[in-house]
Amino acid sequence: MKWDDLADQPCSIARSVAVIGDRWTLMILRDAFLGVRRFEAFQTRLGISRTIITERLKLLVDEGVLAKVPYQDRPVRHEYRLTQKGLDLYPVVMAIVHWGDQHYAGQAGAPLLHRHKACGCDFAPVMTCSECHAPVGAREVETRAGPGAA
Amino acid sequence: MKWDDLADQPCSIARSVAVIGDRWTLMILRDAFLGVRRFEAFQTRLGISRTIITERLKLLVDEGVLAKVPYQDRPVRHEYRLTQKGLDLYPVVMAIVHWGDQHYAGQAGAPLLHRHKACGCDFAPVMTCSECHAPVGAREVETRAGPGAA
DNA sequence: GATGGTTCGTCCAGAAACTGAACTTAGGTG
DNA sequence: CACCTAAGTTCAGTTTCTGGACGAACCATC
Repeated sequence: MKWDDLADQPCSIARSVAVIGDRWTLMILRDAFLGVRRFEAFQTRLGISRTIITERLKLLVDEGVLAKVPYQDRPVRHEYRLTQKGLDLYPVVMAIVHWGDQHYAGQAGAPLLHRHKACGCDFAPVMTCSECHAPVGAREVETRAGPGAA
Repeated sequence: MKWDDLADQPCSIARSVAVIGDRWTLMILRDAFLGVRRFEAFQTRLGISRTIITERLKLLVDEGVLAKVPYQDRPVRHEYRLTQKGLDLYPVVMAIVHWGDQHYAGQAGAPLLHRHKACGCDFAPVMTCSECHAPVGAREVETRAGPGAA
């Protein structure tokens, strides 16, 4: 299997991973959620090749995760903003952050804190069931083929 | 920045991405959550180079995400099982699945359904606040530096 | 005891991806 | 005019990934 074949698999993970499943794309998304919007800012913060920034931003724009919008004319300059589809990735990003906090935070603690504006508390993301609203763990779920299976 | 430098960043995303942020690693984890345990099974299901399977499984074992346990002697054969640290990745995997279901499922619907044993319903994962238990969206969160910041 | 099968790898040459550094474009500043 | 910014593009050299062959250790069958 090649990278490009992933998008054609009858699997939501494969199709998502085809878009976001690469080191730099995930780092770009992290920065996007932290408010970074400009090419130069992504490049400076990540310290990676401009080629890769160009390529990954283009992929994310093509997939509708980011939108490229001009913020000035003469010369025209663009910034990259998360679309709704991009914002929908927030649970993915937070789940990754939380796993890192759990298993890779030093004794100093988490590098970032997240405050839920509605209740005012620093929080951790908890995955719950959309039907009964209880927290869900890996062993409490049965997986089976759905209507979109091969 | 090089790939190996990611693990040293004061950022839980970077540290997690250093372990799981690569296409094939995420696909291996998907299969692991679906019950796949053996080298040959991973290789056959993914159809990728055996070299990569070897390398990724080794990384995941070194990181404590998978455990390599013998299931027979003469000849000794191992299988790869999710550890607790690996099971802790379930919210990450489910968040990715859900995003794929939302944005890449065809008209046929989701390729896989997930039933919550406790309530018996097929469900979607919902990210909620650990403190007030309400669902949380990207715009309802303020992020700031924590104790483990650089 | 020779042949073939299973499982879990290793090795290698060629292809693809990534890197750093220089260059381009289109304008703005002093 | 010389220098600066933002957003890329181009390119040679390096690293990583790929498919396919090969190896090791055992089992089954004839």
